[in-house]
Amino acid sequence: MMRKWQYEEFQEPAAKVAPKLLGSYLVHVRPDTTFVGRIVETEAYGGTYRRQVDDGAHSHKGLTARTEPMFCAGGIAYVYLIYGMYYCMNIVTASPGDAQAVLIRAVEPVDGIERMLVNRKATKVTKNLTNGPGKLCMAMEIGLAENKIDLCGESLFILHGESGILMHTERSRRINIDYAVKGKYFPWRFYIKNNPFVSKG
DNA sequence: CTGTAGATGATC
DNA sequence: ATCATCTACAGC
Repeated sequence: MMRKWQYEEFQEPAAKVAPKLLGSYLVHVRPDTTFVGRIVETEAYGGTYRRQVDDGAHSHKGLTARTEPMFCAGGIAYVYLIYGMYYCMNIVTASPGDAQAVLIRAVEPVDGIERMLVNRKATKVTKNLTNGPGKLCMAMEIGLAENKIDLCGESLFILHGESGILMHTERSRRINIDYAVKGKYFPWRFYIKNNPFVSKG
């Protein structure tokens, strides 16, 4: 039986939580289908790196209606609309007021695959199914309804990966945050080396 | 295989 | 005007 991520485990800086999430499973329980994806790529947002604040995080401009979930206690989801058409899912971490979150950038499909194919208008499982933040949200039916949802509940949660599995992880700069002056250089993207579902970069 | 234009709407 | 993106389509 795999262990669920607990509230306390989300109360750390995003840059510490993000690499730990690799190999864990994102689970979304729907009335008719349960979606499961193995997390293979994450990015940390918010907080500081070598005493520089992350100017790439949504929360950097302050608390607004949109970014309010980031300022809550770790352990909830932060879902937002991007480019007018797609959704991105983050896991809020750290303590209240310390706005930090981990973006789930890619997963490997594990369960609910038939329905993922329908949602993505695909006929075969390829890396294209879930190798991007917008793609995985579309496949796993994650949208605004899941914003601020409790990740220790029964609907959307994280399961720890099997211990003892050898996993080569790497880190790099984050994708598509050229607008961030300082933050664009933070090595806050984490991924499983050679996993085909990691998005290109 | 590479690169890029356009979709599309909330945010500030 | 700006986006923590994706698809389609062009041109090798």
